[in-house]
Amino acid sequence: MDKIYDHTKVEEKIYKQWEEGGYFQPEINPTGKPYSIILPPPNANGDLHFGHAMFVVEDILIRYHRMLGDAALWLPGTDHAGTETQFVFEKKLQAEGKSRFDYNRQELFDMIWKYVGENQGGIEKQLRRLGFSLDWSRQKFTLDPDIVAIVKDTFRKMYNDGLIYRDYRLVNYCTRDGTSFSDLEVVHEERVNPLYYIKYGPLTLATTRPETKFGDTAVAVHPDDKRYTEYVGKEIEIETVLGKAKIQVIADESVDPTFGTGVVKITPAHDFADFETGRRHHLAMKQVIGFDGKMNHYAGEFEGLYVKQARAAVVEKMKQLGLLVKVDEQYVSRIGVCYKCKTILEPLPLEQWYVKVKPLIENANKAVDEKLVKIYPQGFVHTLKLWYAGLRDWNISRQNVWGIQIPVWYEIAQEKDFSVSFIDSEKKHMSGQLDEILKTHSWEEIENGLQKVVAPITAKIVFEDQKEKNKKYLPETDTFDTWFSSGQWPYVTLKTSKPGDFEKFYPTSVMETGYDILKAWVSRMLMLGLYVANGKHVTDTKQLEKTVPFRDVVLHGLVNDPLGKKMSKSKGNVVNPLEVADQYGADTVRFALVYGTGLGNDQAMSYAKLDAARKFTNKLWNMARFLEMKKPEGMGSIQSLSLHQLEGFAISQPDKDMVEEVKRFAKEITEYLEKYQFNLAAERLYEFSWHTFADKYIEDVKSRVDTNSYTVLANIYTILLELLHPFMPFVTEEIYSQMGIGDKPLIVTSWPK
RNA sequence: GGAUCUGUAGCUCAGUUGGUUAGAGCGUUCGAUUCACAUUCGAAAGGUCAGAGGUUCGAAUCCUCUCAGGUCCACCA
Repeated sequence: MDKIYDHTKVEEKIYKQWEEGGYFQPEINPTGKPYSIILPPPNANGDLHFGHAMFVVEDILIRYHRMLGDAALWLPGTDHAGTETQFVFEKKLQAEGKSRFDYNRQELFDMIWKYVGENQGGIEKQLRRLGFSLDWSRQKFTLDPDIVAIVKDTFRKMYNDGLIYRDYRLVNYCTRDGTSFSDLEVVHEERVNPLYYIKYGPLTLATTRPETKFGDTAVAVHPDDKRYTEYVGKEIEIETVLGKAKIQVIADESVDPTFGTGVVKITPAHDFADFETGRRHHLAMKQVIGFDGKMNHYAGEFEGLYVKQARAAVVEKMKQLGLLVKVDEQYVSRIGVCYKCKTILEPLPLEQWYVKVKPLIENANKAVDEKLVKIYPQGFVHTLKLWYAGLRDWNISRQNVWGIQIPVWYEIAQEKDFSVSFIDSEKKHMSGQLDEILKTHSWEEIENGLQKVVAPITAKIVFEDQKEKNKKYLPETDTFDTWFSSGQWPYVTLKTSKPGDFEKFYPTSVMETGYDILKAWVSRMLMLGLYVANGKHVTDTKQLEKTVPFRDVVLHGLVNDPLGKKMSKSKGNVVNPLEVADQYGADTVRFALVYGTGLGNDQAMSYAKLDAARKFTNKLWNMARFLEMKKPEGMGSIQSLSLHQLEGFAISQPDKDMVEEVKRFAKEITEYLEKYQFNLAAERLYEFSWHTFADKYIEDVKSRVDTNSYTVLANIYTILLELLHPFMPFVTEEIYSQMGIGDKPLIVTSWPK
């Protein structure tokens, strides 16, 4: 054996042996009981980061269960990451002087498909590099045709069950990326937003958004506010930047009489609170800002200005007209911005698809309350339930092409109600009302170059196979929120991987992921998973227990930079786990990540910990070298004995004691793993191997080696290798093979009991 | 504003049903060794477990409050 353990000579070779041996497939233990984990699918277009490296926890569980003799399946896959990937691709287009408006849907989709394809395999290579024993023969992608078909089918079932509906509501809309976002995707930032006090006839009100005044359909005060009682229910005459107008005054509980003047302008089309108020009072919606972020015809002379420009111009005009009472220039408020491009999100009214969350949440809560699904660490149960409690219906429409198209068609009853944008035969980007467009362009031209269809909320909705020959239809051009498809991940992967997988491995045993996506992802899997697996909404507890997507949820923490700051590309403090693995070895990285951090807690990436883990790897290696050296003459290969068999060889008292101690130790490690206390397992393994086995026991046996004591010594070491294998698979396997222990690779030996 | 997590040796962190002298890695100091160990071994110093109060025979661990930091959520114009 080499004097020093050199991971560069070992890891690739060993991984290949494992894979070629078929050890990553559950079929290796054909009669074992099923144990399954679905890998949280990384972005197919992305790179491995430390968050993914934490999936080592899953590998530990899978390797442990494989050694227990279970049919252990760890299924890999990747996610198309709709918004994210399209954003990256559009940036690339931009760099080439192009934009997505230069292409029709199909062209754009194909280009992104090709682009992702070129980067494909990157993630896979990286996951292999860390020694993850994933069953690559079952790898899935969220845009695999069979998966897409199921996701679309789920939509149809839910629509027919009344769990999905279309509504005209405000969305968080990024006018730069041209798409809406779910509440969860909105980033709130504090910004200085001057508060303008504006004269509205006899009243004065305060607003941060004077440019939306063209869309005001009421003015509201608190019902108990005596100052304004005389106006409530009446129409007042006001002077505006566009001349005289009339507006009604309403009373609504939501108005805070202590803020500003206690008077609020109600702009239902451009403010979430006003939208709700508007619905309560049946106010008209007047959209004055377009999806391009510019003022429309309602803004009169301000038409065509961007929101920011319009605000300045309107304020200026109000000054001239003496309508501006005062300005609080220092007013700070929190506003929603696009999480990718940081553009201020406009609340805009749009027809969108919504999931009715209430019935789904009831089941998800039941699953958690009745422990059909257990969450570790337990504290996150509370987080999840609180989130469910406040959840509003889920907007699943995204105006991206990179995704799964919502599979509905709109019947064209009145062409004037529809608007379309498309690339015409001269490669020009066109958009407008359908009836106008049809005067200059043919139907085929529109269909072929289609980019986006906006259908009225009243449009008749059909599925592909329900279309009638003599009618005209246009498809929904929106795609699903990525979480709508990944929310069905355990179901769709097992349904499409290999025949019988679903029946055998669903519900999955463990869902392990970072706590940061508990709400975005785990919550959605619970909501959708129960529905999808039943094909309908069920409430029977017994049935729910059989159809939960996973039994246990295990949540790991984040890996921050060495200074404890969150790693991010913009901060430039990202450390690539593969570079660290190149330098230290995969085993070392794995051990360092697990050691010394409790489940669910964040950790700072620590070079000190890596150094310690590397020394430990080397220590293990040297124990093996010592054993090789001290091997009594004429002894054959080391047989792998069970703890029970070993008792027969322990004759001297110290040997007997040691065998007893190892028995307890193995049990201890097993218990830690069963309770997902990986850090404690790693710490005990380290402590015992080094300070009990090496420092004390080896030192003791040194002076009295004979065939018997050597057999005990070597077998205890073997047991250590077995217990350590899930944590440090490469070095333990290499030692096992070099020492010629046993007749099969370590990865498929039995867990010490 | 709501919720949640964290605050333990110089640094990074373990310590999961409350129980004897509170642990590890790195760092520091002293000694040994180069006989498996780009070393390793032995030993040492170093903590009023953020602070205050409470429950208990007993609290780093449970409760209350305070302080500090992080994260998530939230329609105050």
